[in-house]
Amino acid sequence: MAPGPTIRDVAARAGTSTAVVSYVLNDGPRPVAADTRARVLAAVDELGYRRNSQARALRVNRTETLGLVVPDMAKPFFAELARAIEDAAFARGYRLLVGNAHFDVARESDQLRALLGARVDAVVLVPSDDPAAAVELLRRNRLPHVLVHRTHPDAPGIAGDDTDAGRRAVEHLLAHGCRRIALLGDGTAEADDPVSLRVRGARAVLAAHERPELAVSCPFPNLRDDSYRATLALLAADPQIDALCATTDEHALGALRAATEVGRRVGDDLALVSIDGTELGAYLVPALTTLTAPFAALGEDAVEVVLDPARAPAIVRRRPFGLAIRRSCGCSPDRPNTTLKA
Amino acid sequence: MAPGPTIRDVAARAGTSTAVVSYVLNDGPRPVAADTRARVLAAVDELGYRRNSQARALRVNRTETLGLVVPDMAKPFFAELARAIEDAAFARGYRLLVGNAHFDVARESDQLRALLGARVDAVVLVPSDDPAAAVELLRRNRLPHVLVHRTHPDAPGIAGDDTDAGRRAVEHLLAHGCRRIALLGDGTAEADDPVSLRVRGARAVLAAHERPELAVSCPFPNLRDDSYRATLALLAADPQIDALCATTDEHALGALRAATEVGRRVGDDLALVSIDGTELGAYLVPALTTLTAPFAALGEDAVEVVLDPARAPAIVRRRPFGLAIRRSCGCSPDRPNTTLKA
DNA sequence: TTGAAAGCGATACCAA
DNA sequence: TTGGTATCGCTTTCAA
Repeated sequence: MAPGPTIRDVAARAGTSTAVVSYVLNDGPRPVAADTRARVLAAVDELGYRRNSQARALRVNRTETLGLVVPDMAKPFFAELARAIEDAAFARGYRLLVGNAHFDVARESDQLRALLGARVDAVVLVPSDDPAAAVELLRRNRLPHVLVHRTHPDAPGIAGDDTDAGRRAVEHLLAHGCRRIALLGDGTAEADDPVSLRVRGARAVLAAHERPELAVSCPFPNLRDDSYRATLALLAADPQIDALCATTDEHALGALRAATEVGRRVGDDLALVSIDGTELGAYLVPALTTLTAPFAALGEDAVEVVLDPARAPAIVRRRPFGLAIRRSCGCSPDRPNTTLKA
Repeated sequence: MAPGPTIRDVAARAGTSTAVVSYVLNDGPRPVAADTRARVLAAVDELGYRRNSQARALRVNRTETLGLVVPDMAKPFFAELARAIEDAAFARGYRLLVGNAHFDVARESDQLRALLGARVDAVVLVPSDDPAAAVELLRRNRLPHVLVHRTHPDAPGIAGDDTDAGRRAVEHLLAHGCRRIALLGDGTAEADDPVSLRVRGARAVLAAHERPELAVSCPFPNLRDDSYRATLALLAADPQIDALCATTDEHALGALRAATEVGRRVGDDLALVSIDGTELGAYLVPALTTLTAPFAALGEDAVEVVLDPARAPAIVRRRPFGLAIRRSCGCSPDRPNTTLKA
């Protein structure tokens, strides 16, 4: 790093003091005469001055930097979420320090400690698993934070309305006239992770319609493989199944592959609806009908909440999902939302 | 942010001076007696002291932070590259400030300026387009940097051996006995962007074998859509085509969709080989045969080079791609690498 | 082996 | 409206 000009150099060149330069640079806290301000600005320009953010951070005790920890930024869902968060942070002039937890809570804590060391102003955490330890760490260190996607009762959280998404996924399948719907996802009755919520929503609708349900367990993190194998087994055991509800796009990927391999034509003699809404879905064959997470809104909410701890007592917003109707459910341009072929 | 204990508090508690505490914390530059060191460490522990990295950065003029700018961190290829870079940075104790350029060079410059303001120690740039302006900006500001994936003569660069990848993709197709191979990708003869290099490699092999080639232009950034439409047109215009060489996995996605829609069975009566090697490929139907970029090595090289500007005069390493043989090329467990059905 | 103190660059109080 | 200066927390020189 070149040393670069300092505020003193600017002051000297503008024939004034560092205090005044600071006033100009920060629009306060004292007023500055128009011509003085002009000279300062000119000096800044001529010198190519850029203020030292470390020095400023030391002084004002704010870094204008946010930390983000995600389970795996290479997985489409988290990648799209991370992009939305970066967009929101950038729009507000904040920088983003990103760390990968590799779906490992120990690594997640390491990343949080690194952020603590970096003295970020706040942390956006997309938990890899149970966030209890992470929340405890953040609270103990009084570091403002918000959880995204997977939440926790002791921390402000932002998430999509997963239960509703699960509900709507099954409803869409029922509207197609599907009679035997298998659920792909590992949900427990008490847990409040996104997949469990989606499973609960889906089950509620199935129960209300007195439809048989075949829930299949697909534990993280090898979703695609697990879902692939589970679907294979499922279809072999019960040929009557005419619809699949995947609780994530990753599950859908595995299901699509399995179904195709055993000769089922997805979107034709087997309906598939997924939840997540990653960009990917639009380009699969057949294109995935999926409940789309409100990525942009989640990113904006997360950044907004975390930057204003005052208004983040324990909010958990539940933004609604969108619905991208494509081919995998049996809908088609000419035959929208009708019963599948037998 | 809680103010937290400072080095003075630690010194006071350990009954010594801040200088000694610093010596202990940094293992130097002066030696410290064993018992003094123990007292300091104990104090650090009891107080839960964490050093202020801004103050340190101000003093030593290093932030232990790297900047990373990518075209779009939600696109699988860049997401996997970013993950590899984060892994490498984390392993060396560096933090990573990540910025998205949205495939826009103006935004890319904004991001670089933000990193300049953050006074990162160095920048890893995955250029969105021609990196000339970015390189100029980085050089002018004397900020150590390395370009990844897409390189530039005036800057150190790290990339996979794209030309070789293009070559091998076509060679694999030829080994399958394919006779009419269409190339999906927008390459110009002079450009040195990855896609152009891949196209050149592919063309060289085709030329050497005196095979007709049908190169198709698919400009960024709507690769999937462009590739989809191009493939549709291509297949309609020339039914003889028995193989597709996609220059990126994104191109492959569009091609797969188009081919399937017009009734071609990829991996069966139409071979497809791609280049990139994103995780995605393994889960498509059929699974994608693809030249795999050496993500981990690229990430490590990039971080290594950028942290040691001394040994980065103008290196452009060209790491070899791997080859993931799956189904889309016509290979199969029982029928590896044989001629496709007619 | 230890410690007093200078200083990194910016902010903002207090006095002018 | 302006400017001198103490201060943020840490590193490191210099003297002891």
